Amino acid sequence: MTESEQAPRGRATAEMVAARAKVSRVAVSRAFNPHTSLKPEKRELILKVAQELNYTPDRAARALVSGRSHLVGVIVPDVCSHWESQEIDALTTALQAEGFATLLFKTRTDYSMDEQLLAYMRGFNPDSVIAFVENVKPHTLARFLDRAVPIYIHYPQAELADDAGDEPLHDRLNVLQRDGVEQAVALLQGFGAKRIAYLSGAEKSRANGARERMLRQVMAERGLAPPVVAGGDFSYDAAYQATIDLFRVGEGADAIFAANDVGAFGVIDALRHELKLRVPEDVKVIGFDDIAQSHWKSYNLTTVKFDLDERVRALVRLILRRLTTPDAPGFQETLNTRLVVRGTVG
Amino acid sequence: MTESEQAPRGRATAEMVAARAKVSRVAVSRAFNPHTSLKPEKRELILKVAQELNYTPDRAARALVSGRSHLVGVIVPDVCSHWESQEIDALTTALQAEGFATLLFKTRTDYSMDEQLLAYMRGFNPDSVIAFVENVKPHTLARFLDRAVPIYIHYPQAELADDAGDEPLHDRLNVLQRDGVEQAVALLQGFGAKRIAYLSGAEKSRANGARERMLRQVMAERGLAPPVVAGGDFSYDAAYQATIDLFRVGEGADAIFAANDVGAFGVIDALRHELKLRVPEDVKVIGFDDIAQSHWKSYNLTTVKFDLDERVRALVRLILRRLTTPDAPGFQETLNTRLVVRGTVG
DNA sequence: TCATAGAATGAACACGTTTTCAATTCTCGT
DNA sequence: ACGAGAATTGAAAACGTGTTCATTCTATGA
Repeated sequence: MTESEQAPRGRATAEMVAARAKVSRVAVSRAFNPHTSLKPEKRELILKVAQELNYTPDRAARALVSGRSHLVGVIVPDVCSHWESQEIDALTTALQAEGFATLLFKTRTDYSMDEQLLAYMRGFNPDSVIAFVENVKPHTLARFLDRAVPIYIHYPQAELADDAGDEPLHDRLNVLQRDGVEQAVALLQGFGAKRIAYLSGAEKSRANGARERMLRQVMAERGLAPPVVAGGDFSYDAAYQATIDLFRVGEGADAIFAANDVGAFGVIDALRHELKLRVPEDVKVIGFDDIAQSHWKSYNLTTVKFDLDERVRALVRLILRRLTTPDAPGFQETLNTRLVVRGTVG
Repeated sequence: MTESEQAPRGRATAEMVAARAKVSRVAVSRAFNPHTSLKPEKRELILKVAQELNYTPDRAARALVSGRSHLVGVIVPDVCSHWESQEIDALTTALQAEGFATLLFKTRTDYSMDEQLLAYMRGFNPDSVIAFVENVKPHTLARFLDRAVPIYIHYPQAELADDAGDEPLHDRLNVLQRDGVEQAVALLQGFGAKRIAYLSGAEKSRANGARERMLRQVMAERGLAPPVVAGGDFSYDAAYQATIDLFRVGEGADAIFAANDVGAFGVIDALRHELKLRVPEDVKVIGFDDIAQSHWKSYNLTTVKFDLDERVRALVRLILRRLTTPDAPGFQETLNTRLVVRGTVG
């Protein structure tokens, strides 16, 4: 009966394609799923008809029965923060290539836990969740997201070469910061820096905590006095003000290690434009991330680099492996850092 | 039978909540939908039990029957481009408050049409689509997205005060650039600029075309010679190189109007660090967007501003109105621009 | 007390797909 | 030509929800 009323309104459905191609509705479903048995010429015909009718399987219906939404939730406190936006960009590209889509959610900028958001997000049924919400224990996340598998971004305390933390309970990405920080401190020490300050990121961020901890450790090993800490929150403006305070109220420094590149930009601008100090002659500056802006001539920042592509590839690997083998024990990937030398130390 | 096997694995379902609260499954559905008739104390009980079981209605199932996915597709060529990332950030926040989620897709950076992506996106059933893909006619978009309603970002040719383009066929956001450009050219002219160059954005971008067109028009009206055009693509690096070419190969300029702020940063850095020219003394620079970075001290850019919050509010209004009244004729919102004066003209 | 309207309730259906399972057809070696 | 195993096929069940509709309950007024 639906033969004549060739509905031009609304989506085409598998039933319509089946009717037009004179096959069963099930055959249409199979045509769109590889690894199912269907005579090749039949599949070809169906796909042709589908294209004519502008048909694509409805992912909501598909998700309902298969339990796979092909959505990956990404929680970010601040999309326009440079590192985050670059990671979202690369991640979206990679996920798209694998047939997934990025579902974006914003949480509080202070990096605190946001239960309400997790419950909200759960309703959308993501297959996996990458939590930039940093101070959340993975099992808390798992409790809130029952079906979706969270990926935990882990900063090992002791960064031994083979620090697997053996048998992690959850999938995680280990970020090792020692190499980059060691190279950075060595460079500063080589240029005679004595009083090194740390310009922190958001207090509750685990990344920030790990960076400060590693800096202290490396400086102690090299016989340097502990760093003075100036309180930032990963933003340009906070870094700008904190730097001014460090020199006007505090005792200053001859080198500043910032928790992220954007913060380093604030430090540099405060030094040059407000305090009339020269970078790197009077004060040396090192950042963290190596975002795209760091090579811009006005900053030309020496910084500790994550390889973004490598990081994204690792995340995608974790997601795919978990979906392929849902009951496997925790997977983990490890990411290293290294120093990129530019013009703010010298 | 499912009473005893209190499945701790997988999502809680409405059936489980109903069983535990000794009510029917329909009552659970009603408890989560306002405007349905249900005894208050019963609703309260159900919501309490639901919270205990960590239950949220499955949006895939809900979408299947109601035809509303509560997903808004956003197509971007480049997430980490500053303007885009700030818009995505604000939009996600606003949509989240209205019960929607942002579905992110990346397309080609040259702003060309991407049919494959549209078909891919359609599978996810977005309720609405905001197309940053700029050279796509709205009816083409509509054909590919049957159910989702696209929002067209429109740059009216003649920017009369009431240029509604009366009765648009599709929902659209009109962006008026005349006011900002007029103020910018007036400022440049006031400082005696004679040879104004335009550093373009991506060739296929409609925003870029509209900006160049408006600049030509305003300059002609004020008796200025047409601008020299330097070819960029909205990126820092392209702007940097194009500026060098403009002075080394071409005839230079005493003022440069960039198609976007990031491009203006490239212009400024090329002028200062490569060409050893002073900004604003030797060459004046104006940008477009007023992104957060524009007030950073190293650039301190004079620029034509969109009000981002206003823009996002307008977009959300368009989305909500269309979903409330699906068969209404095309809605439209209008957005104006104005100049923000900082330190790169003077 | 009774009639009546309105609120509250639950059974059944619908949404568009994948998956299961049994039935049918095909392929190939003897 | 025949049988066995593999490939192909379609009917029916399932996924978790919102909606319709007929029924039951409650409160109000005469």
